[in-house]
Amino acid sequence: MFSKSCEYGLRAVLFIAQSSLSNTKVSLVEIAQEIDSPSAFTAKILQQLSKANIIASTKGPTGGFLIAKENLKIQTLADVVTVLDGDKIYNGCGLGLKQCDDQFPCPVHDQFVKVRTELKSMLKNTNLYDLAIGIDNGITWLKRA
Amino acid sequence: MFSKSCEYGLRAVLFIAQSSLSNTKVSLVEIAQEIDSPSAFTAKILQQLSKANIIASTKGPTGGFLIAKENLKIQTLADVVTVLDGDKIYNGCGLGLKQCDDQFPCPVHDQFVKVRTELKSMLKNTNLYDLAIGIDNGITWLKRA
DNA sequence: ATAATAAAGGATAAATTTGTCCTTTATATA
DNA sequence: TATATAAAGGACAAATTTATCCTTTATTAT
Repeated sequence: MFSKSCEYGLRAVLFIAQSSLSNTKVSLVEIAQEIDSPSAFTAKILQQLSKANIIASTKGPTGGFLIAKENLKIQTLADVVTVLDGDKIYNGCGLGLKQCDDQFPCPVHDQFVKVRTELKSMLKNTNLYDLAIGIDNGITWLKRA
Repeated sequence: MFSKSCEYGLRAVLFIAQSSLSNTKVSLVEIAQEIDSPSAFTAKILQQLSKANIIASTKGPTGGFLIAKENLKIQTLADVVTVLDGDKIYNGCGLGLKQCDDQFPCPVHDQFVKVRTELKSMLKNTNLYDLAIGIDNGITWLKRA
């Protein structure tokens, strides 16, 4: 469904989000450990997310990654996915046709539009705050207990 | 969403399905041309589909690919996808966690289960016959007009 | 039987994605 | 101001996916 980069990115963002609930920055090393991802590769992903202002980063001692509280409820899964995987998953044709729209639909166009619309709205309606709360409450998990 | 192999495979199967409506075999060359795919690569994919009995192939002059009429209404998109991309898209965790189930759900587990269940049922309920008819009637397209 | 045709299969190459290593830049604190 | 810390960034390597080429096998028709 998503690329590996995107999966790592989503996990990292959620971990940062959880930590941000208590205004605590987390370092790359902590993140990679906590979400079980290769750290150097994760660093690249965090750079992208930082440039896209999904997360904030600060260098030096006491530095790390954080998501501003006021953004936690605003940012959604869709924002993260768009940065890391683009919009192909929303708009691309399920069969990979370059030209596929309502006027010249591919054989599975209608079916895919329906499913993808639902995926899109799910991602757009799921904000980081709610997910972070779920982790914090021990209802959901980023890593096996 | 799907791998390139799977996209080509789906397109190829639909083209073969359309041709099979009139019991006409099609060759690799025709297929690759009609669905705009690299032919040698498409050949590999057709081999997989043939081994999985999604399509039938015959060698030699007058040979080619065909889907038995009685199978057109039985075979679904899900059958093709499963052969080429496996079941990760149905069962894999959206965040790529190895362990993610109802007992230890990832933060987006519920949301993903819902979307993927819909995707799964869509793929399972969409048979090759209906799609082939759509192409044949000029309602849908595998290639721009 | 022979030649021609078309899929099957093996080996290999290109492209992309995933992953690592090392240096540079920014910043806090002693 | 010097040192230590942590992210940013560049160069490169491994792995996977996508793609090509060439030979072999099966089958039809001459």
